[in-house]
Amino acid sequence: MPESVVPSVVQSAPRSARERVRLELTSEIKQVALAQLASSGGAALSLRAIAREMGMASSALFRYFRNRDALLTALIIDSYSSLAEAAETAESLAHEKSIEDRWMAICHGVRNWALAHPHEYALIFGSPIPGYAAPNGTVAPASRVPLLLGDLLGDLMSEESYDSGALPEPSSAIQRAIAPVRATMPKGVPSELMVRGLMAWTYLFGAVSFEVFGHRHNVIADPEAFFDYEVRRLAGMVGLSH
Amino acid sequence: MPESVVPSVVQSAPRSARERVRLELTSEIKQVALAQLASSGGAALSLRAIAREMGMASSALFRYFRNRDALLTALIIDSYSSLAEAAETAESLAHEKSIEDRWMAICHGVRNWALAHPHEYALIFGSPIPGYAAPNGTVAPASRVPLLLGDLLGDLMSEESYDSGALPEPSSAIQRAIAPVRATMPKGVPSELMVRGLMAWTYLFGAVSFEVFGHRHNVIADPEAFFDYEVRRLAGMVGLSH
DNA sequence: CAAGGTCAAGAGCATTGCTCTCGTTTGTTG
DNA sequence: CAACAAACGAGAGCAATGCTCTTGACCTTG
Repeated sequence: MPESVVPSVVQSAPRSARERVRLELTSEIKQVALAQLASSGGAALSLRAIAREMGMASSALFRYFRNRDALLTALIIDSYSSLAEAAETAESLAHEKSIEDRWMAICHGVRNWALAHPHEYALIFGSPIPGYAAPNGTVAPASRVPLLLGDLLGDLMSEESYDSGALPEPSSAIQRAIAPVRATMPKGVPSELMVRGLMAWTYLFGAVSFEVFGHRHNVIADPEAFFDYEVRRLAGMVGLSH
Repeated sequence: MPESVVPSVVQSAPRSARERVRLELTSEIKQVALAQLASSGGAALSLRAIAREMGMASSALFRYFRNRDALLTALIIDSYSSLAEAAETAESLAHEKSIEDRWMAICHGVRNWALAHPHEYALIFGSPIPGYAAPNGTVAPASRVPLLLGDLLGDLMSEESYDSGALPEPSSAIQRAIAPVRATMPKGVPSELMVRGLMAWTYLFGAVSFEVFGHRHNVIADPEAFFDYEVRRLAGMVGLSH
């Protein structure tokens, strides 16, 4: 059994002082790695530089992370969680408002987090790192933002004004195509609503990625204003508003 | 004056035999680099490995590309051009059909190219390479696909059924926000149409990136069918169909 | 034919991820 | 409390990387 990449959630309190300092060092390594990630970028993450900054031998790092990939995995999981937390607290602040307002809150929450942590965003939504396969541990934290959107759809369904019969369901081929994601979402959401959620999520990701990756430079002068506008229009297109 | 990163378009014919073999070698290097990019990924591009495969000393490569970055720039430009060519020929095959069909042709053209060249796609639309700033030479080839969409909008405008007065123009703040991109597009396109084009482009990029970067794994069972569906629905939302 | 520019090759530098070994520290057990 | 095993940090070392500099060959031009 290799040393755990992410501190096992099962263990509650560190029993020995050794485990305590181990956890502390592990998280300090990740912290330094994040700082270095922010300055030099993801692909240039250097274990030796991290060790140098921490004043320890580079070989000692391998006691905490079996691999460079293991460190990356830990950072990826942390990034997913950080993004999800940002989106969730943004939504919770608007939780009593309309569904459209909650959608807008989520969008701005995601965008603000991405702009504040561009390299972490690139780590999870940018080019896949060659030779790196995401382990299973990443899928749960990665699903939290989509699940947040799923909740929105559920609440939309339970509104009085909502009439499920009015929605023409997509073809059975499309229903089969979205079967996998449906299995991970709250039950009973009609396919048509599912498709709208997928499209909203796809657009949100596209817009944020465009901006974070610099493809709106010299294209859009006021990115925040335009983002607010486009994402609100999308809510209308996709049926998230009134 | 550094050696040109991309063979200057101005020079028409190589004067000496030396220049001929130089151009040949330059393109052979790019070809080998592309092959290696496809197998090992972008960040792992190794000049020494390229030289090894070509049977020459690694130091000799620096006569042709000043830098690893210079090689990357050349590859990026080639990738943009390759993608644009794919999109343009796909559109040209549907050029006599309806605007919606042309939109669909472009979308599938972009998607097919991206799936066939995932690493080149990642090179141009994935995480920006740290410390690498895209030189000005990349913006022209990068604009060809958006320009293709701009042509679509222009043709949509000139259709008989089109009534520009029916479109409520966005606020002046939004009009100011999209001023930069408007400067690069055919004149006379109303802001409302411009916004729709931007949103269509954003969505197309989001959907293709999601799929190429693996975020639709275990989410959508039949990516091609769903892509066709989502992108056709988007055409309806954005007013590209009839 | 000879001068000057262009080229490939080789050695070398600093850097990287990673392994192995060594002596020390720490926690547990008899 | 003593002894032992596990965990730990440091250092040397390996194969690889991007890149520079120098050294001879080669070719083109005057």
